[in-house]
Amino acid sequence: MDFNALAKLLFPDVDAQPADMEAKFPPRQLPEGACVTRIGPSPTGFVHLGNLYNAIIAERLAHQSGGVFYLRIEDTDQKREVEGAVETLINAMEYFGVHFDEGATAEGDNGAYGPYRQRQRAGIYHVFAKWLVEQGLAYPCFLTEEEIQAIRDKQTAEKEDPGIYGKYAEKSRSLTLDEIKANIEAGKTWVLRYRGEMNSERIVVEDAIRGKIEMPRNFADFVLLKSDGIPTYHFAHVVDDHLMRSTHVIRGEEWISSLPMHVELFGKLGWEQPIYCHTATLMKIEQDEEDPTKQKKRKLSKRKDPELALAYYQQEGISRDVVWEFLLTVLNSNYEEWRAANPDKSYMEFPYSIEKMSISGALVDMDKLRDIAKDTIARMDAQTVYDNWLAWCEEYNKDFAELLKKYKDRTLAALNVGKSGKKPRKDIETWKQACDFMSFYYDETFKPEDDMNEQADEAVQKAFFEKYLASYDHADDSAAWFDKVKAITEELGFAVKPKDFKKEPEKYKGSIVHITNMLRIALTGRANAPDIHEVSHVLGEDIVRARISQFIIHNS
RNA sequence: GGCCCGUUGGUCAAGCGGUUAAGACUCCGGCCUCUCACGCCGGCGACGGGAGUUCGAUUCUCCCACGGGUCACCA
Repeated sequence: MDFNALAKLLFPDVDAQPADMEAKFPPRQLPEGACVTRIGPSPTGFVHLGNLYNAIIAERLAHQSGGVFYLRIEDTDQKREVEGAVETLINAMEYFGVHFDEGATAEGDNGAYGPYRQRQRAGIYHVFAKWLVEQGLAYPCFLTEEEIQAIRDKQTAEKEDPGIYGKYAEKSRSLTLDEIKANIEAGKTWVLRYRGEMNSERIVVEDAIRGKIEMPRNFADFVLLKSDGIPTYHFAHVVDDHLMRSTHVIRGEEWISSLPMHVELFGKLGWEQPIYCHTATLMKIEQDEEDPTKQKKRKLSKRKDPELALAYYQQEGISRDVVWEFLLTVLNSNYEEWRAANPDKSYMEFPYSIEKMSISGALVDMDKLRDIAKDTIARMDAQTVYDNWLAWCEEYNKDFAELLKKYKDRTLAALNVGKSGKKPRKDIETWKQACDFMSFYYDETFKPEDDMNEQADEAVQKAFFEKYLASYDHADDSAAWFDKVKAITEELGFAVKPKDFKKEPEKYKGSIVHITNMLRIALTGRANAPDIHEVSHVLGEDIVRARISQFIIHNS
């Protein structure tokens, strides 16, 4: 077989040589130790937590080392592509604060190693495909789906390894140049297959996360180019990560099993392999359907687990910083320790390392996430909370966004309630929940939620509020204010010290807890709320008096 | 089924031949307290099983079990 003639027949329009590509995409001029990383999502419209997980690793590795982090769109499968998916992806990454140095953007490509969308790189892959044909390392295969299925059935029946290799590849491999030409002229479609060698060798890959991975060397004639001329993931990965000069390939562990194909291609093309980092799959706990008392781990599924979609975090208003903090604690076992030692630093300052990565599948624990959320938001200053919260409201709760803008000063003051001192309040978990929690600060959203009659009867309510209003001085400090409350409590026959009431409940009509709860319900609509004195000062004297007066009228 | 990867409390996770086997979340007590949220103190709770190697295995080796991944012209 004249391989050069075959190459010319298969790729009549390809003139460039591999060397031309090397010259066009030269090695990057970067400082020693700089990492070049990327994420390569396929535009299916669904952005996964796992996408972010890998993106964060790649981003940290690159930016911590003074390297480059880029976005490549792996759109080689037209069938799965969804309209607008690239924009969705870029928006999600933007929301979560993942910034690319180069690659695909909403406006087009940015960077010298593009195009960054694989379908637009067809010509580049063909240069190497042609070269492989010339070397006798690749050949066209005209097997139909039915023929392949028949081979697979036979292999399954005989317990052989499935695939096109060895004797099963003979039919296609032995085609003469004339036969191939005739097939093409007859309009038959073909795929380009790698010519695998039957062997019993083993390969060893040093994975940066897992250490040595040993596997059988590839022997199969796997597909390089699909019948539409677009490469498979395997071929595209090797060509792209070489030409884009990636130093590290961060991807999910589901790729480990295709490592032999990648190693084979890097070897035959004479290229240095990138450092592979295969990350653990995110898991989820679930009840066993057969035995409800048992629980089992399983892969997060997009149909059953809303928290797998990045969109879920956006809709719930889980702050970008919270998601980073959470993922970083899952990603690096020493992150929590570092965070405790450096409460004021940004997570960007954390020295991330691959060695500290978890190797087994982590469960997404929403309890843990909530805890981290409270801590993270409690660390932010009021202005930052306001800005982030408002930005979320602009997107997901327009009415509330208007309120926040209208009452900016009051909101800022409200966000500072309980912030002083060593034990800051930790009330806010998500922006969505914040809208609910903070609703009592605005007349537009204020509504009674708890029943005051559980605290005392109506006569007491009326008596208390009248006395309270009469003695109320907005200028009182916290101690003076509370002294007055205590005085009224005593006058009404309630215990000033809750413990006294607990010991001898028959001696009192109730305790100061009932009194303050009434006040809290009058002011905030609920029995559980932050410090009354502080809240009163955020609301302002007019609203305080109005909300209490309304209660007296209501009860008279 | 073949080939891979993995297995420390409910979850996350330190450990890297000798430890009373850290810590975080959850849960349960208690304290603080005008409620809640915090905070503090305490408690429950783990090395999948079996052989080796060794004076000694959570740690090293092998086997098994279990979980996961993958075996496409999908990524």
